Amino acid sequence: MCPMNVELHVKQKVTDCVKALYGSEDAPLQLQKTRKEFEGDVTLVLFSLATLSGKSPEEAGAEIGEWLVANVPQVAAFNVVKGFLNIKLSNDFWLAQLAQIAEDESFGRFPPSGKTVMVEYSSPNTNKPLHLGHVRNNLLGYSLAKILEANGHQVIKVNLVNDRGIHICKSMLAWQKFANGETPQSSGKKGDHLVGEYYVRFDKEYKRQVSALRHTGVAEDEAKRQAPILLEAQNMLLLWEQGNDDVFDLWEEMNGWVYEGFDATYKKLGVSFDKTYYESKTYLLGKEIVKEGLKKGVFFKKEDGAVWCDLSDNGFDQKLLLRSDGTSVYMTQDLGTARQRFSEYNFSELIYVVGSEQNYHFQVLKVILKKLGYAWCDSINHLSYGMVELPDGKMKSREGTVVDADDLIDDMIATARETSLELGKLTDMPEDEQQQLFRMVGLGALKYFILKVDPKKTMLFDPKESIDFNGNTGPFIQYTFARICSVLRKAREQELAPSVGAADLGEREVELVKNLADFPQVVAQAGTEHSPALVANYAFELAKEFNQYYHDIPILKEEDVAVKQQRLALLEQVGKTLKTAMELLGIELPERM
RNA sequence: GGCCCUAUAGUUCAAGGGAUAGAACGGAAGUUUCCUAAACUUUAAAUACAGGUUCGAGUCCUGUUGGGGCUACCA
Repeated sequence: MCPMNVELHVKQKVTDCVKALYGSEDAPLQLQKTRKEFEGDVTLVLFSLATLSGKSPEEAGAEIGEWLVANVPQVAAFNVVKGFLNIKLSNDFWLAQLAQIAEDESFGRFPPSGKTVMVEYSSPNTNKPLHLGHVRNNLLGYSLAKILEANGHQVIKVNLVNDRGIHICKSMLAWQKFANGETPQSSGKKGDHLVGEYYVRFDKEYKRQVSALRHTGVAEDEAKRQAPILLEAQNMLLLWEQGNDDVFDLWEEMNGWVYEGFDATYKKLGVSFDKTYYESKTYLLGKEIVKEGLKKGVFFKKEDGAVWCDLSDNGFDQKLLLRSDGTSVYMTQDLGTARQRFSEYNFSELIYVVGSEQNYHFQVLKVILKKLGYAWCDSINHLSYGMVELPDGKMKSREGTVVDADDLIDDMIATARETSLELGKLTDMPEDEQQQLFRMVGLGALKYFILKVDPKKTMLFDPKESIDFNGNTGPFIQYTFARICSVLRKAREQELAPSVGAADLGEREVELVKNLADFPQVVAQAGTEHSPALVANYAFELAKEFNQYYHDIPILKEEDVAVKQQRLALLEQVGKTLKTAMELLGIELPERM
């Protein structure tokens, strides 16, 4: 029997039982983990079975329980409370589970599924540095890829760089006007930060001009459209699409600065990609698709020359695909990028990790692709995650009210250093190892903080309250792991090897094995639901359970050698499982801290 | 205005239609001659409001109210 699904195993037995007792082949069975306050491991909910058997839930429960004890060797006992049959499995059963987990080198990872999935994440704009919102995106995307791999899928991680468009022109224009030739070299600033400053600078100037126009009596809407600097930016985009050399050179230079900055941030975060797409290289294909769509009559041209798609049959409005000046928009290039990917790779699912504010965009993207007749549009999925809010609302790059990714990472590492040094356990650790540890712990705290939240939900980040290192946190799990390593190190020094099977499992040990046995299901569920949070919460539960065990039960001081070795084996398996779980979140675990 | 998402302790998060709604932080009170106290133990504290479906609702449906997002020739 496979160690991975206790509930399924019991369910099979109950099915046999219901068949034997009531002659029903496919009664709907509801099984769940037994709540802590009751005696038992797996619980059968009896209400529907009561209807089926024509007996009261209590009677049916007793009957089934007796049958199971008599016919299934792994069932040790049962009790019925109200409408619930609590089934207790034998210690031998749990011991066998532990043995199988220990044997399984890749516990929690599934064999190859034959399925290939592409995950797009990060998708930055090259006009500003990464902020906390991007951090959530990057961590989710990277973790999702890891989780899908653990589910046996082949995963292609891709990035799509929004390297062209009006917003890029804005920072370019502001740089031309206000920078006096400032470069990362001349100023010592990180490239993406430098460019971001000019994006903010553009907005400042734009607002100034709009307000000046309004003072001359121009209406607000009109002023927003007519501000000279905006017109200049629009013209610059046009020149870019026409291949103007000066604009192109500036664009390449400034984007180069940004890429260098991004690479540094990605490296610090520990995320990576198998392939990077650039919108500057796919938008022409998008324009091509728009042309084809026009020919097919899927799209139409308005009097001013702009191209639209009418989606009123699908419950949406009209969608712009090409501006009246012929330049392309976000949707245009996304059409091109999607088609290119499906023509380049053979995958069965494409997951876009993109914020929920773009739900509409992705619905429309799929509908348009469908209208164009691309059958693969159905394999597009949007992992829509909630925004990260600050106490006073949304972050806005334009207004500079953002939590910068680099600053945040540096702060976390600094806090980790401070905390560690205060505790003073590292006096004999070499300096470079200490640096690694501070980085691990700081990033562990940040990553866990973000990934433990259900991706769909908006989350709040208060910069004034630094991210915790105690309680339900990454460092808590890291600390648990370090303790396990410490005990195992000492065991090795005493030449004690972990070993399963020579002793009975105590009650506390069974609890831990139960937790361990849940892990594969958690990985599977995290894969289908695209939710790293499930893995994070699982790891916390396991670590918490372990810490309680560790506090109460002596391990190295146990006198019975067989028991001691078995406890060591259990420790080892908890450590192994924590390590795998954290790997799926992109969090490293230190062997001491 | 229309469409979508959301509402759980003081705060940040959990809870596959099932039992007495779990944690963490913060608050209060404890534990270190003992394998790492970044730990452990005890304690107070919550399902926005009103209906409905169900044997059973934080969970599903309707309405109300609050919060957020989208509805751009921004991405």
